[in-house]
Amino acid sequence: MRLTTKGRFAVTAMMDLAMRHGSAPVALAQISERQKISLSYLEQLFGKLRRHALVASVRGPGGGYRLAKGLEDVSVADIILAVDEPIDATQCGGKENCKDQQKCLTHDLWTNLNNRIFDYLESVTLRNLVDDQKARNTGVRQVQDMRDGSSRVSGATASL
Amino acid sequence: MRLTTKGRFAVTAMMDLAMRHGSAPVALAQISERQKISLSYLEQLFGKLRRHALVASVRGPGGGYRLAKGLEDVSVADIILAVDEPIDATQCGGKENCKDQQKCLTHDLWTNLNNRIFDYLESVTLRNLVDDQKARNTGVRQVQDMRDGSSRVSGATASL
DNA sequence: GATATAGTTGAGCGTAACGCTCGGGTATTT
DNA sequence: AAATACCCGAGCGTTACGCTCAACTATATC
Repeated sequence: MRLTTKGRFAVTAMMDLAMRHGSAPVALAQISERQKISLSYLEQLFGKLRRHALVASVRGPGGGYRLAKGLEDVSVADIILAVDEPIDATQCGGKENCKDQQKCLTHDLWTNLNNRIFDYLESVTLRNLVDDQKARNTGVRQVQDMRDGSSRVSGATASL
Repeated sequence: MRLTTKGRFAVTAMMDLAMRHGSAPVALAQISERQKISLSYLEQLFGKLRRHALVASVRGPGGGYRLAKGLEDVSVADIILAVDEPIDATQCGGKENCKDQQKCLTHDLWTNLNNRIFDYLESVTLRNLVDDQKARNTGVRQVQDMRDGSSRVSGATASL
């Protein structure tokens, strides 16, 4: 799993879309202006999102994009995997030259950690993000994490 | 938080070190050979790890590196932050031009998600990884996640 | 002290990906 | 027909990665 601003842009744009779910299709130009993302760049990202069936397009005047699934059915992992080409992480692609324990150490270590991170990102859906955002906008402080109770919200992780 | 092979290499090398904790210092040349990482590249990585007080060096013949802290006191997040320069993720660095709700949407969204990912990576220590690895080597299947019970270990996430 | 070991540092380099622009398309609506 | 807005591919500057090379310094052993 690769974590970069590319995926962030995609998630941000999907959030923009998610908060207008049910309304008329949203034009990329609007998202571009609201989220300050280059229109041409958005077109590239949404091309990938569309090919991964995360969004559906409506052509012509009044057209735009809308979510192809429900808020609960789109996870952050889905979005990131759609726009970010995955990297193999284990230098021995498949099972090739993975004999001694040391190489398998690297192998298992990363597939395991990858799965953990992936599981986490998959557990966060657009619904979660939208709910969090709405709660924040109304000033109400809600439970942020559905899984555990850890909540170091600010402080040392400022410039993360 | 940035997730790239650079951080992976660093964690892999730290794992190699962790599994020899308590023994004599480990030379980078050994790690290079075992983990198939370029020696010069390792030198760069360990320079950063040393400056972040994650490892200590012993010079001269018989020298090498050893962990500067206990296995429980080094998290994956520590390692990645040491070698990977953090990126700010929010295009409006601090609190500048963050007036309307839309921009703060982007802002809050990512600081929040970043914190979540960071919390997770910080919760995984070298101790966890070493224990997992030992359990795997002895063929015993142990509980992998200390927090929740999710355990999709293999399958669709192969080429993550 | 000479020599070998092994950490320490800095400069640089090819490649690839990012983030983005440009210029054209094509479908749909009015 | 004209306007809207999705679609698509080529390309481009910059940056970071992953790595090499070349030196230097500190320690240990003989």
